[in-house]
Amino acid sequence: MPEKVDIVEIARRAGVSIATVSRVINNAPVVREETRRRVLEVLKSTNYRVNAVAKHLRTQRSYNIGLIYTSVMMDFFNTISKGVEDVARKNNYSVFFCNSSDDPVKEENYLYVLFEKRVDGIILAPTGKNAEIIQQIMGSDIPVCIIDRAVEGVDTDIVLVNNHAASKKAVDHLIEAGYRRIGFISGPRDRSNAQDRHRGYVDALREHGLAVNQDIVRYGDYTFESGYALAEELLNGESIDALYVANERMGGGAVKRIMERGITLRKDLGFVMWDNPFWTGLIKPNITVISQPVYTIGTTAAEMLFKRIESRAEKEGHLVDHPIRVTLESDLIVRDSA
Amino acid sequence: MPEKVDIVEIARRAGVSIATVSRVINNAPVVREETRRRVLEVLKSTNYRVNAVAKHLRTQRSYNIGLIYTSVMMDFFNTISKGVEDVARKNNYSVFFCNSSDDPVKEENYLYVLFEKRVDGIILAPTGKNAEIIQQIMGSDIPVCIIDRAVEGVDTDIVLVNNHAASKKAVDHLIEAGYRRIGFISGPRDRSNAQDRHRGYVDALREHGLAVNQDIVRYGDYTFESGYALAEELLNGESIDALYVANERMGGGAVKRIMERGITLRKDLGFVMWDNPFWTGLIKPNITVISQPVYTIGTTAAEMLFKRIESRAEKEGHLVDHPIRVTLESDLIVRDSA
DNA sequence: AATAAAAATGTAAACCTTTACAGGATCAAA
DNA sequence: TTTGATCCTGTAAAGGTTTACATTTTTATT
Repeated sequence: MPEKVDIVEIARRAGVSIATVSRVINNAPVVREETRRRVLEVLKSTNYRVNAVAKHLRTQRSYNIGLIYTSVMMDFFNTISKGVEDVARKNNYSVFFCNSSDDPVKEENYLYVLFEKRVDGIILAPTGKNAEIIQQIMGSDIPVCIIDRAVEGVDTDIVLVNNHAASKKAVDHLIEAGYRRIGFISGPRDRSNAQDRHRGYVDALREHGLAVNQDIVRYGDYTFESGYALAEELLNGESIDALYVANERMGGGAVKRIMERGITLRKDLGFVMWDNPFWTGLIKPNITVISQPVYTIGTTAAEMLFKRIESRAEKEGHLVDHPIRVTLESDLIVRDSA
Repeated sequence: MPEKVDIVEIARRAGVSIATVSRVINNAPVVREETRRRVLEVLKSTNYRVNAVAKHLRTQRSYNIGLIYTSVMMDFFNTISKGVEDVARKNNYSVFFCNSSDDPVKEENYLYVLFEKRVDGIILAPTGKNAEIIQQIMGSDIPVCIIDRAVEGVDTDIVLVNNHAASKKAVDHLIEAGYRRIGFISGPRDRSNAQDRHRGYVDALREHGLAVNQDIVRYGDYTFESGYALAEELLNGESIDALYVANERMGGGAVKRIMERGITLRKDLGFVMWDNPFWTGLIKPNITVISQPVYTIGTTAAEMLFKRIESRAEKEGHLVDHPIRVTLESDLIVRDSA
């Protein structure tokens, strides 16, 4: 019953050659109106759908891209992927979603899989560890666009966020609001974006003539649990009068612990965190945050990628252009917690 | 520089035929140790990676599946897709993520795209409108597994949640806690899961001898905005002493409005909502929710799908088995809002 | 009606694999 | 030394398209 129809079956039924069928499918202009009609009829009646795999093999274009991200920061990447998918769809592309869980081995694995599937391009939120493979892939003419954080040794299109400036702004704000002993829950030491945010923290303090005290900074791993645990540590240690947290998950953990201890935000403890998850506008007091243009990161990366793909398709001086680095602005949204 | 190596190039360099190369790649046991070594060496040195597209065309197996979902309920589906991806990865599969935005046209579109790309299977959170196409796809021997809500006219594997029972349980709980005028923000009228939850609400009231009052039920579209607006309506109308909301987004909107109006949950207004997003455990009071086994929905669906794919691959009596319907349990998590 | 030009169609190769089948070595036994 | 049997390896077809090029048909021109 599931009669497989391919292009030769269509040709047979319409009494033409497969070349002609292919031409009407891709509506090449040369074919006679009468013939076109006949073929179209058969196509309709058989519910024919092109085999994209064969087409891909022949044309060397898959209309697929890959997106590798790390699920540690779910909300963040979910919004990014929405952005990516929206512009992919506009370009008639499908996207493979690959969750590296921030694990370099998984990342490597996915990079190879995507290469084997001969995607037309890759958007990558890198762990930072697979420079050679990335280069190798770019070497076989598959464009790669990196997001969120740089990877040493790879020079390609990248979209980042002004981590340093926004971070400094946030801490400036805390200081100007009168807080002096500002605890900091930072991201992992080896992450470029975490480093930038850390520098922002330090520079703000310095600029206001405040000492930076390593006893009140902690390094988490961007998870809820680490936020919870490190907030506890900080709250137990030398008294801090404000807390600044480098991402949403850790922010959630910290807030949880703070509330459990009956601490009132702003009054007892100034509070600012990165990212702008839904709940920060829901709890009392509403939380002051640094909001990243998440959706835009996704669309921007995708658009850059498709530009590369197109220019490659047109075979015009591809590879000659310099990589483009886009830095998007993150905003401090001042609410009630500081 | 990006020297393309294919199987014939490998064969040439190793001084063997392409068949032999293919054999060592897929480690067929027949090839002599000495030959295998020689070929492996060349493979290593050239960084050869199989062209999965050609392979797919030849073997008729893509190692790709598609997941179509609706982004209206982001957190919900993001967790599901995590589940799907995790088991896909275990089976060496990649997954196309397709966001239908709950739009039947987009859904149709994606169904066709996935079919054209000849995925080995599809997991679908349906809009409910494309029965014929789904059947057509199943007719061409591509297994489809449906999640979250049924679609009329399609009989295939499906994983659902006990919407009716869990809904009833939640309303039972409100009644037993002493609330009598329980407002309800329902999902869309034409959605099977929304209907089931609605029936649960009605049945709970009936069973306790309470009248169901249409004036205090509203039908939203699962978005934050509709939750916000409908909560406002309900709060302005005849006084309700509790509110029951059918999903997380609308729940968020409702809570937002409730807090803005300075209403205290539990004391002034009992509150229960579906889903268990992060923030419900963060705000004061913690919110009583019905938690769906979201991750498990994803893994279950994927496992069912792969079972179908495998049995199809083995060509043994496929299609004969009856569709399987799995119903997962949702739990009422009693916290402080009711 | 013949011819040239233009338009439409067809043939076959190519994209890169896997695999059925055939063929060539090697080895043991007679 | 021949004969099978066993083990490896190679040849070629197939999977479903697109497309360069060749060929046929149509149209225009005289």
